[in-house]
Amino acid sequence: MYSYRYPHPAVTTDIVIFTIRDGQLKLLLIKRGGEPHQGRWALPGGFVEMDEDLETSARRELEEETGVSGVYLEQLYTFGRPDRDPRERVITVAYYALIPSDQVRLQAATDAEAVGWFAFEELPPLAFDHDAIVAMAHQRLVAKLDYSTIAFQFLPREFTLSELQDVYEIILRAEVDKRNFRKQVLALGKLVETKKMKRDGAHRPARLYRVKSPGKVDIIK
Amino acid sequence: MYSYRYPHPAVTTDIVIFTIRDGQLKLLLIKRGGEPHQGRWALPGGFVEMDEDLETSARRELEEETGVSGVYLEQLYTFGRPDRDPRERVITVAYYALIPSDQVRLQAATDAEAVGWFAFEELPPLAFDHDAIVAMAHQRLVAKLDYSTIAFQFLPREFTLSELQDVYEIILRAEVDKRNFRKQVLALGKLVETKKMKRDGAHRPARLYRVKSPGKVDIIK
DNA sequence: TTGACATAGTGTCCATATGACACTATCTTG
DNA sequence: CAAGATAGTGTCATATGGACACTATGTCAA
Repeated sequence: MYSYRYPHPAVTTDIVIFTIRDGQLKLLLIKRGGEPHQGRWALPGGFVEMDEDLETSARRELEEETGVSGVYLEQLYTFGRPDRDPRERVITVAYYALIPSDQVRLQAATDAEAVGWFAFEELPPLAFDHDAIVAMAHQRLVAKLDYSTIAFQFLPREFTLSELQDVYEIILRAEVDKRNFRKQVLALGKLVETKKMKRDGAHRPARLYRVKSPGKVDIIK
Repeated sequence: MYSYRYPHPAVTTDIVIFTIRDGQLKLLLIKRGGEPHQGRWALPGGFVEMDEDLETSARRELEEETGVSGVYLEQLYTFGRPDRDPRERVITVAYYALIPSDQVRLQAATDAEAVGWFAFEELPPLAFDHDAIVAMAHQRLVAKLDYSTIAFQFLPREFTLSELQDVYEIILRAEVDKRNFRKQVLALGKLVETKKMKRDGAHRPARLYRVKSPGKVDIIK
């Protein structure tokens, strides 16, 4: 038992884990095993341990569910409405993570709970206030596409310009002009040509590019 | 006494309260009465009560220290390094607030602690990790000047374009071209002319403007 | 009264960025 | 070797941003 002179809230981290697969923006959900909201889908997350940093806690949850580490992770917002969890006061520091499409492998689910990727456009009802968290994460993602190089974080080490364009079109839910897109993205000076080509079908192969400083997300414009 | 099966951190809100006075960006600090960091200056803040929302907590602290309410307040970031407070684990949800220059009146200090406005450029050493919080708040403020109408929040209900330009120059620490500035700010369509003029010295009076929807901060561009 | 002073207010031009738009190139497969 | 599929490429018109200097209108003091 841990006792305090004043009441203390519980603090958790929850993570919105995005990836792009099958031409869709997807995010990872976990089916809740216990009450409240038993059987509902929820964001992965858990209690912050007393000796770990908030980001460390988020990365731990991320790795437990997906097995990936070293991916892009950013603090999103802290949600703390007093009634957001019926059991006790729980304040959650929400993060969002972006996983390259080639690293998507689900871990054996932690507590034998169901876990799965859901298309952002077709989410099931979510537990707690997780729909608000997801909405804010998506909004942030859309905004950052415009003024940062965050889109690169969805792609493997080498990728084609068409694949990069797909990332934009999927997240923005809008078509992008191919010529203008290439002009602008190359003008950033953040990409380097490789000598390799990607061939995957009955058509002209595409040149593969690499990010000059992978992992780094720059503010542009 | 309040007891829990697992250890719980304390949760506070801290606020970076900005205003502009005497041609300088200033922020409000409070001299700490007790340990740790006794006698050091710190951001106003305090524990989140169990039945209040995070933003409510921040507004409460804000009002206790300055007497103002209804001003611009935005969640900034949550700081939670395990060692940021030597007493116990304290996670703080930081906010920042902008106070119109004509509403700057200090409240009788809560606990008879010293309280004062400091120029951002000449801050004393701060307690805890408050220097990191202040740095992030300033960074956010500078960024938002560029893509939002946040600057209006520093001004009284009616103001001149020169006063608005001053806000930009002070925060950006850079000169702004008067003609381009007026062209752009009027093109936003967020301001309306009043019929009043401000006269305050031996020179041509300046037209007073009002914000069309005060309180609202729009994303521009 | 008038001239000195201080701040308000105003327009043009050039360079750059943005956005619309259509055809050729290169590969695989039947 | 023709059909099909995706890769790759340039121009022009318009909008935007930034540099730049002078006139307007008030107060106050001589």
